[in-house]
Amino acid sequence: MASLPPTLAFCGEVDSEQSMRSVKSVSGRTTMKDVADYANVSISTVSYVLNGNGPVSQARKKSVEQAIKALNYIPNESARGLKLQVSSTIGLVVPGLENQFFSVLARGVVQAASAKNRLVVFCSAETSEEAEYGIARLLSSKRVDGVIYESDFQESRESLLELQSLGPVVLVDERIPGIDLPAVVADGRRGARDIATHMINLGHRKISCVTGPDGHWTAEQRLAGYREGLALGGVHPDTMEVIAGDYRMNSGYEAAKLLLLRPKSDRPTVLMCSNDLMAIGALEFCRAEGIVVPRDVSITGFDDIPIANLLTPRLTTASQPALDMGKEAADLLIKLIDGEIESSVRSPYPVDLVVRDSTAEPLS
Amino acid sequence: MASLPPTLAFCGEVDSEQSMRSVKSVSGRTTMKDVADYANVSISTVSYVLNGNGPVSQARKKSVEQAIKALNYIPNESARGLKLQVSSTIGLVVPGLENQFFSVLARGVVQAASAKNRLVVFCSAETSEEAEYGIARLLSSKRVDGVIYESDFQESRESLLELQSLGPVVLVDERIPGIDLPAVVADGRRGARDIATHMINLGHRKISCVTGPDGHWTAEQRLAGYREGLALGGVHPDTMEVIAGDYRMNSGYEAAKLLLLRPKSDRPTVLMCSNDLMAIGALEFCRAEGIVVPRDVSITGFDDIPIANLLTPRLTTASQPALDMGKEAADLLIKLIDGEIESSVRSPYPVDLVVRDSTAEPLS
DNA sequence: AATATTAGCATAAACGTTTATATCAGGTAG
DNA sequence: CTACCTGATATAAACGTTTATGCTAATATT
Repeated sequence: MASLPPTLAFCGEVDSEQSMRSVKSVSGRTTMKDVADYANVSISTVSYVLNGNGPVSQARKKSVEQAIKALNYIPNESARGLKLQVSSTIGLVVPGLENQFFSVLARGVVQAASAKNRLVVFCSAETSEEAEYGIARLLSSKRVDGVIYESDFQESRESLLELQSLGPVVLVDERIPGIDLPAVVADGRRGARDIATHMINLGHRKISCVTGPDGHWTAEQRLAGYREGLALGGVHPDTMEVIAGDYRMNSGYEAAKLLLLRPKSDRPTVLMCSNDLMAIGALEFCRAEGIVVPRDVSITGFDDIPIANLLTPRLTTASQPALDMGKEAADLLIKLIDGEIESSVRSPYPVDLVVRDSTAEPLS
Repeated sequence: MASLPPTLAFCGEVDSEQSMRSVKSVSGRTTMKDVADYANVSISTVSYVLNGNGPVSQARKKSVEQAIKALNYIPNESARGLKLQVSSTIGLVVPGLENQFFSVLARGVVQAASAKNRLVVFCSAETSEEAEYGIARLLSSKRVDGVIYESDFQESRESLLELQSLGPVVLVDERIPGIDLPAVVADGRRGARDIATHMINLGHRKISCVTGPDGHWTAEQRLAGYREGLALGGVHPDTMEVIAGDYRMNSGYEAAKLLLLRPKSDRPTVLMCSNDLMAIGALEFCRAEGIVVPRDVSITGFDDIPIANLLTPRLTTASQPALDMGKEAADLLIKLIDGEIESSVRSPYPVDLVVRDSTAEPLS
């Protein structure tokens, strides 16, 4: 009997009622029990061949594999997750997909995650508190094994540390001063410095900038970079007019309105925006007012999102490798989850100055 | 003893070792058992108050609620999912987030899903087979309760029907001829017709168009709409030159190259692209070749993605309500999952003609 | 007053995995 | 020939829920 081919043995045993019950589980989907019955082995053997651990002879292994294929068996992840206390899923929390920087980043995360058989769940966090509470729920309910977090808000270090205790969290494009949370960042300071330097080299002296949200790490980095660039070029940083923005298109528009609706002698000759979205807003204002860029004013962005190269004029900006950053964040998080590494502060990605058509020498 | 306040009774029982064991489960996270012990009730009572079914007195209910708050209890979704055979998660399968139409759609899906306490997992499907296999895995492994599917490929009706048997699938911006699968679509035919009519009214007679992928439903709808518009305007549809595109930017670029690098007399005076991305490609070609839009040629798109209104010239197009379509798709899918409705073919969303600056009367 | 009904709660059996432990051949060593 | 391994397989206990089923006491019915 034991030496019979599994299929025959199986067929020999069935009566119509039993076959109904043994072939399909209650849920209607094929289960490990079905596979075990089909292959005439125990349920544990099936598990062993699936996971490749445990001792199992070649003959059994083959017949189990056949059974899996024949019954089209796919493991139930809820059961697996319950037993193993994992979900094979990671969370991605971003302020919104509106900014192309995030969609590109998201693509990187999804790519890297699926390469390691992980799913990605999306959360858009409109407010900081919402995000924190949401992440906590996600992690506590075991729906995700860890999360990748990027926000436009300033974080309280306490809450982030608390989140950290629930499960791995990696920050993207952000860092909490004084705490070495795992983070994937780019060298925004350097990128901003290069932009400022380039402006100085073009001959600009009346320079202004629009910052990101108050207290946000990248915003501060970029501002520091602008100032550094000016200082290196022999222009005192304090002569730079600084407008507070919030990384959204409209704040760029408003900043431009504030700066450019003045008598010509008071106007800056360049407007450095801390991200591309705000630069687009500024560009829109100029278009509406008939201000010609770069003849009347130079405008720069930051991020180099895909649109930047489709505008007229094409935007001068600093390119952050969003796709790679997304991939790295996912890889890092998964390693953290798997316990392969402890924590880690990655060295910043380089940021490249991309000179296009929205900048030129000032009219003298 | 039974009348003691729960907290006291609990404190009275503990010795240091027991308290360690009873307060936290093996996994380290608070479980229903902990809550039950804390409130001095059985585990089922906790479940009853959580789900609001089952008979439980006000007093017990209150103390359970206190316990939940005090211990910061969050249900384990894997266990719940295993028992209930659900995941409270839906899948969203799109060709990629590169096209802003999809990111906006995605936002709609996420919004509607979280309003109903569902998570959204993202899959980008590069190929049709990949997508189908992926969806099957997702559904079979109980990782998602249903999926929203949009692809740039032609689907085989067999595979989609098979997927349908695994769990609810709703199609977006797509439909399988002859089968009434649940789908959320827009009236692309009408939108295209309106575009063509507008072109005719401007005086154009030498009209060409760039289609979407071969066999794709929306692509065929839009083509049919263009032809209808021409016919209504008294221009024979067969005089329209049709170039096969694939909805990606580059194919718009190539189509423009093909059509516009001819002696002036052979050139069409308008290029209707079946989506905005291809129109952007065509615009880029014109920019590279010094062809002025709309003076030398009119160009139209389809979708009205956010970028369309930031280009120079701003793109004339037909607006599809991506956000609403995403929301509706999610709502529809969730109703399907909950068994509230059987299946349903939604009436198409209206599509509005948006006239901007990329179209004008032809030079006579 | 005896019985039927019910509200309020606890018990226990599932859901589909993983894995430590038990079992049981067959072979090897003493 | 017994004792002891060892490799291959099965058994059973968990993981944290939900919910059908019992059970008990109090109330209602005859």
